[in-house]
Amino acid sequence: MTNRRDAVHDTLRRSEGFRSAQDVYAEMRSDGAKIGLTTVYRALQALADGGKVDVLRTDDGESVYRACASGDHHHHLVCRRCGRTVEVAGPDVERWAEAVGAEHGFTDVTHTVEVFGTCASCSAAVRAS
Amino acid sequence: MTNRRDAVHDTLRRSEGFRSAQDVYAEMRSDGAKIGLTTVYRALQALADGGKVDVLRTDDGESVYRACASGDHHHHLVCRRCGRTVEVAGPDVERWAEAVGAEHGFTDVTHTVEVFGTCASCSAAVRAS
DNA sequence: ACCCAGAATGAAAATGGTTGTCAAAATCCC
DNA sequence: GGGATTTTGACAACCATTTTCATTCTGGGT
Ligand SMILES: [Zn+2]
Ligand SMILES: [Zn+2]
Ligand SMILES: [Zn+2]
Ligand SMILES: [Zn+2]
Repeated sequence: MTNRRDAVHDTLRRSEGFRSAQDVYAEMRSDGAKIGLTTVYRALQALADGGKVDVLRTDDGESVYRACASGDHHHHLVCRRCGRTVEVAGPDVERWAEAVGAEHGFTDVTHTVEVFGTCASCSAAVRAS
Repeated sequence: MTNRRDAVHDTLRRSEGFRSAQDVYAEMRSDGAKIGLTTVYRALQALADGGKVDVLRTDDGESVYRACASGDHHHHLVCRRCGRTVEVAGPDVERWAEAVGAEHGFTDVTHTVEVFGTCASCSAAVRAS
């Protein structure tokens, strides 16, 4: 049997956008997988720690995960209706963040940058409703 | 007696960095204020909804609030050790976020941008330890 | 194959920030 | 003053996440 962590990773890869631990758990169970919620949490944490998946927090405090195609540093453009996600690079933003930190004497500068919006197909769906 | 909401707002204004609801509650109580935790939560929510204070989520999922000097759209450079916060503007970042959204057909584009680091005095403190 | 130590697993209980409930208290309005 | 309305806050409920801990793997070593 394939390693649990790999199974979780695979489920994530099969998804389009960011998914919560409970989401992943529910999907795996409905696919017939025999796995516990705790293990899903642990696998996602490990994957995130190892940089294999990206994490972000929704407005209501849930952690959501995504297996991004790019292994390099990047950010996300996320549809706030359907979750569809586009990976985007922003060299200017990287430089800006560094500069802002340095300008005020800060070291070990990191940043979080996420862009949200309504994707084209969701806009269309709303208009049609 | 001053309005509860104003009391909460004042307490926040007296603070340097971002503070959690429980923080604010504890501080007000130790200052002798007669107020309930629920009310502090409600006041902070109302202030945030009205754009009077800024909110962000810590890594461990706590919502933290700050009464910023600037009423205009801005971002934060936060010391991850002492919480000291600098308000920063980033016109380039604003334009970049808009452009990225538009480029992929997204509408109603918003963004979250936060910069973290270790401030000069905390760096000094660490070095001295 | 057998044994055992250490790692992985997961069901159930605990945690903890946040929100809901609802009765009491303050405030408004006539 | 008196009734309607809003605000308050003690307490209980929520719910994602973490911790516990007993059980189940796993991978040598013999
Ligand atoms: Zn969409
Ligand atoms: Zn970046
Ligand atoms: Zn500092
Ligand atoms: Zn901005």
